Formats: sequence, structure tokens, C-alpha cells
Amino acid sequence: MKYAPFLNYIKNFVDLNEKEITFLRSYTNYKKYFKGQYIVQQGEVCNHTNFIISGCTENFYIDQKGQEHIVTFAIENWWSSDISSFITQKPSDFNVKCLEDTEVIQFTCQNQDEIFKNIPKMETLFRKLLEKALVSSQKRIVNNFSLSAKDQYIYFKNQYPNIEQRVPQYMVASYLGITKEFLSKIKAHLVKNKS
Amino acid sequence: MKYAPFLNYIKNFVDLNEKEITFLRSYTNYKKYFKGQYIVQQGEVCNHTNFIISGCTENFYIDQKGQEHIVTFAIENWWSSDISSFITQKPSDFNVKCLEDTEVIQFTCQNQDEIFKNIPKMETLFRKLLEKALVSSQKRIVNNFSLSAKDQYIYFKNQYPNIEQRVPQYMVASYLGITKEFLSKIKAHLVKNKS
DNA sequence: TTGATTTGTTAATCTAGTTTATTTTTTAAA
DNA sequence: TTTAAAAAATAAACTAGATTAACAAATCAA
Repeated sequence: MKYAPFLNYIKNFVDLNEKEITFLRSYTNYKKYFKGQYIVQQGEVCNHTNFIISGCTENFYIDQKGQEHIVTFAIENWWSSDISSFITQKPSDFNVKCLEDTEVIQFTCQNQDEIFKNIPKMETLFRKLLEKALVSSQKRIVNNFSLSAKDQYIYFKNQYPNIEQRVPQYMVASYLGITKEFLSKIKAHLVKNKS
Repeated sequence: MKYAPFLNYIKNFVDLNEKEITFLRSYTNYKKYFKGQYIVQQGEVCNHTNFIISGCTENFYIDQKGQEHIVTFAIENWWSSDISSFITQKPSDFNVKCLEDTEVIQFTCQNQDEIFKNIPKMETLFRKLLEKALVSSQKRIVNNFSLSAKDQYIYFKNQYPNIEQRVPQYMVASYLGITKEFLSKIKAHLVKNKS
């Protein structure tokens, strides 16, 4: 059943009874996107928060100079959206694009409010998820301060061992905030020195 | 009364009745720290989340090379803590230090749970505050990607117009992730070119 | 099976920001 | 009011990472 991975994920954190599960299902929906498809487009409102059941997405933006920057990747059991646009319901500065065929469970902003109102445990869960997301966002800022590009790449590989095989190398470079040429150099160097 | 700025702040977001206010007061406490004093020390658990009534704090860490990096400043009506240590109750990687005499309303992790359990509106408020904090943390990562040091400095001045006058310039440099020498160069350049 | 597009490599040159060192200005204590 | 300490400015030499450009693999459509 399509909802299983989503409900299993929730079960890791909170116990929901039958009635609550039914409620949750009626205020969310399943959707399949294809490789290359945009879930959110820069300039449009991000209408959904998406829980990824299968697939992989990138969250990127294009700056004034026309350069693309990948802000995050997301894979199975991760959340994907532009939170800024979602909570304000204003146009997004980001694109969310599928790097593979991607199945999600999604809900709108209004439905999120309904869910939190009717199942307070869910709001507690989201509060805790937000805490963790904030910690890892801060960690990234800290790494940016203290680590060389090489060490940031090593950190990325350890933290997201599954992603590197699934996306092209130039996207990893974009995520790290360096050029693909420089990442290539780093990798050559790592191979030569076996560390 | 010492609690007034805190209760006024809360009032901007949610309406609490007398009973709830009494509850909130009994599960929080007022504390005054002096200039130079540490609220949290690297290696110790961050026991409190602090709401700043007056004063100014810096949140910084010392990296492997012994270099100090300021991660955030906080002033009146801001929150100050190490959220990672606070939620996990594990030793902090950061120091929170008062740059001025600083008065706070603070609460422990257990008391936070009690507050949220008894006043669900407060959990909703914190969920929303976390959303905003996450957005601004992501914004900082994005600026790091796209803006030159000079433009990041200009952005900082616009976003935090009150802080620059209150802290020494080398701390602003540390916050921006550049050397004080380079910030000095940037400022000289801005003065010369009047932009 | 071929050609076209996407992805990755290598190398030379360039630049934003660092390092080191010295001097000047401001702050604060006595 | 003097003096020591902290903060800021200036400048030369240096480096991590960017840019440009040319080429080599890999992938994929037909």
C-alpha cells in the first residue's frame, strides 16, 4: 500500500490510533512525479510539504548571475519543500525538481493546520523535526566557516553516503558551493593520497 | 516588572489567560548575567533556553586551529541558547557569552515540555518560531553561496542595524566568516566609493 | 552504431580573501 | 591625566578556489 512507508515513518516517533490515521490520510494525498518534473518552481508558491516515499529531489535556485546553486537534496524518508514559501504562501525563491521518478505523500498549508489542530502529537513531531533541521542547517554554516572544500566534501560523503551515487558529480559540487573543476581536482588528490 | 517584556513579546503571537500566565511564570525564571559572563560553555550542557529582556550575547565556538567563530548575536526580544545541546542534553559545541550586562527569562528542557503540555498554544508559537529560524538559517547559507564578502556585510548591516554599533568590528568580521583585516579593507572601499 | 548531448578531467591563469607584520586610534583602568 | 591594553587600519606576500578553455568519457536517442 502506498501509504505504508509514510505511516511507518510516523510510527517511529508517535503512536496514532485508527481514527487519527484515517484523519491523517484524508488530509494528505499521494502523488507521483516523473524524473525532470518540477514540484515547485521559482516564482510560484510552494503549495505542499512533501514526504518522499521513493525517488530523489534537488532544491536549487538561480542567482543574479544566472548560476545554479543546489541548496539540498532529499531522498526516501526525507521531507522536501520550500518552507519559506510554504509558511508565508508567497512566491518561492527556489525550485524543487525530481532527479528520479519520485513518489510523495503531500499536504497543503491549510491541511497542515487541520492536522495539527486535530492531532497535537503531530505538531509536537513537527516541532522536533524543525529543531533537528535547524541544528543541521547551523552545522552546515559552521562547516562552511571551519572546513576546507576538501573536508566539506569528506563530511558530505559521510553524512549522505547514499546520495553521491545517485546524482552527477557537478551537482555535488554545486551543493558544496564549489566548481565542478575544483571538485574533480579534490577527488584526484584524494585518490592519489588515499585519504 | 521584570517579566513585562517577555509577556508583551508572547502577547504579539498568542493570547494567554491569567491562569496560563501564572503557569508560564512558575515554569520560567528571571536571571541577570554580567558582561563577560558565560551563559553556556563549550563542553557543558546547555540547560536553558533564554529570552533576552536586555543586553546582548554572542554564540561562538573555537575550532581545531584554535580560531574563534561567531555563529550568532542576540539582543533584546531574541532567543539565545544552543538548541542542539538543549534538545539532546549533550555537551555543547558552543559558548554563549554576554557582551553586555544581560537580563533573561529562561526555562529548562523539562519545563519547556511542561509548558507545551499545559499550554499547547505555546508549542504552536515555538513551532512557528523554529520555522522562521530555519528559513533565516537557510537564507544565510544561500547568501554564503551567492554574495561576495562585501555584499554579505551590506546585507548584515541592513538586517541587523542595531548590532554593529554595539559590538567591536572584529566580531562582525568573525560573524561574516572573514578576517578583521579584510572587513577593514571592505569598509575603506565602501567609504571611498560611497556605496 | 553512430552521432549528439551530458558528464568529467586537466592545466594555465587569475582573484577574492588570508596571513603576517607594523602602525595608529580608541578605550578603559588607576 | 597618564598609561596600558584593546581595537582598527594599512600594506605586502601568499593561497584556496574560480575561470577559461580544450579535451575525454560516458550515456542515450534513433
